[in-house]
Amino acid sequence: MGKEIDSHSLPHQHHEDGCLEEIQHEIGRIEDFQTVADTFKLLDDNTRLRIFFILCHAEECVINIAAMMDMSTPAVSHHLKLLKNANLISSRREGKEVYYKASDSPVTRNLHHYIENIMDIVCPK
Amino acid sequence: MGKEIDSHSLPHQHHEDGCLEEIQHEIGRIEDFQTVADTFKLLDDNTRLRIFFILCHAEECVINIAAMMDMSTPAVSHHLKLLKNANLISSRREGKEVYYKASDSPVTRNLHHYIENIMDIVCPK
DNA sequence: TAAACAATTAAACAATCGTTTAATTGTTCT
DNA sequence: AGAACAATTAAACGATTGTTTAATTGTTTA
Repeated sequence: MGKEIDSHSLPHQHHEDGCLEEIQHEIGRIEDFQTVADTFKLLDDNTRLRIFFILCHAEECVINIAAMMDMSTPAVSHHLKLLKNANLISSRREGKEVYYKASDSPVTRNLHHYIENIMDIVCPK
Repeated sequence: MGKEIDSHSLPHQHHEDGCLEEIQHEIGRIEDFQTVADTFKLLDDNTRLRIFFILCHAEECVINIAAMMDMSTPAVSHHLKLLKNANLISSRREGKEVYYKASDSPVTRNLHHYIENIMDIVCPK
């Protein structure tokens, strides 16, 4: 009855492993990591990343996004759907056009911040 | 001589598009966005994301990482190679073992920060 | 209601990716 | 040198993904 959770019985015990126990506990939160991984997966594509970047700064209709990206509207629409399903962007219909923009959430704010940080962009507006 | 760069001649002109010109200019930095996308791609996988997380907090050998992840060493080794090629982690041989840890760079610091922000983790140590 | 425009959906294809298994390289100890 | 351990590499398989083409849905105007 000595060790209730022998969570750190690793093949090798070297050095002072510090807070290995806590780390191993966090590593068990697989669903939470999956949430983060899913977000990264959405922006691991050059096309979607740039679309997201555009929509962080402007609200645009599909045709204009397609023109900026030099892509077909079906391709753009496909990517918009993925981004929207993950709540990274939102949409609004006005007449014939559907306007998209980045949604306002901690995730999008953090992502936007990271992208501009790494790319050394001074966010206009 | 009026418009030197008619970079914002889009199919539709609606609303006040604000800083569309600047956005379109940034969108042209495709290689820079690719760099960001490549980093996201490295962490879009649950396995690699958790390995990276471990190595943000501890320096560990392959066998221990494999044990924590409940994976085979070849699979882990494969992911470590990808992370190392992108300079997200570094390695050091000591005897039979090779120890890996997260490298110290703005990219890794920002990523680590983002992950813990989103996961609402109280970073151990 | 018919035509024109905007956007989405669906099927199909090539390309990429993560894991497994097996073989190989590198290091230490006897 | 040989045995044992740690790590990497390579080939192969199944699964996922991004784009294209074509057809369809939704909206407005003539």
